Amino acid sequence: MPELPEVETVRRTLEYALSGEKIKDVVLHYPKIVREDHEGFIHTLIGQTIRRIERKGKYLMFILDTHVLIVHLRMEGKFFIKTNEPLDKHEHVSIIFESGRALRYHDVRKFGTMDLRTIDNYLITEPITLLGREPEHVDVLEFHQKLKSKSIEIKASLLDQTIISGLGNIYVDETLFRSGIHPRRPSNSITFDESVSLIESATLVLKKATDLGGTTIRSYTSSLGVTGRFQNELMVHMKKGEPCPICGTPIMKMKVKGRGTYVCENCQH
DNA sequence: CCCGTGCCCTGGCGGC
DNA sequence: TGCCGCCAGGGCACGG
Repeated sequence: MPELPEVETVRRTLEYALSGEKIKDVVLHYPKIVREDHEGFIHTLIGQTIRRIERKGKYLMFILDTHVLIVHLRMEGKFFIKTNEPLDKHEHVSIIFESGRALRYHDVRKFGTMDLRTIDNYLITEPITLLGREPEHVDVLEFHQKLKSKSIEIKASLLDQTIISGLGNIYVDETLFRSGIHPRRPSNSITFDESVSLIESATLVLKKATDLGGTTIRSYTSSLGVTGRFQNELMVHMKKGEPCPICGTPIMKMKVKGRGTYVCENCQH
């Protein structure tokens, strides 16, 4: 499940590989991925050149001449660059360039989305306006104020992209463990000092993971076969029954907000 | 507004 | 081996 580090890895790879490519054609093999008028989407993209690729939270933003293609990979979305290879059954969108190469969007679960905005409004319209700051840019006072106004579990708040953006299920578990905070704690019970700790932990976890090219577990691999290495650094996520790296207590697995959640019941309160 | 629930989707897995 | 049912989950729609 691509979170900020995986999306950033994809962004860097694709920007290096695709900057300057001019779009010759677009084919929607499974049109529902595109949350726009399909004909207009295709017509607008054709003839435009990829200038650069930006990222905000877990969204990729392909900056073109007049428009911006906004992509969310959700659970299993990934990109491949191919030329004449036959279409894979899970490739749902093909963006074909004048060079003959094509960017193929591959998504087994079909949860990913594509939106189109103009260069002038992509940062001041949804979905980007719904995003809170990323951990390294969070104003801790503001963050703590938001937590104080919420009764939902702290894990749910950390997964809420309007409160803080970039974290998903893996990195939230790692963040909470490093701060010694139980995922079930009500958000409004989190102290200011704990808010500071959470932001520090989240920032550190995302930075380390980004430096290692993200996390590769289950079916997720980065585009172009790039493989992350942060899975070797995980302390609790996917570690059910294994000893806590701090105290040795077996890691427990539970459900929080409907998500598989890993916790050391001895270290996290 | 706030919060919880169900939905989207399919490969993989456990049970028989 | 085959089939059934369930699970995984980010964001969003919807209802209380």
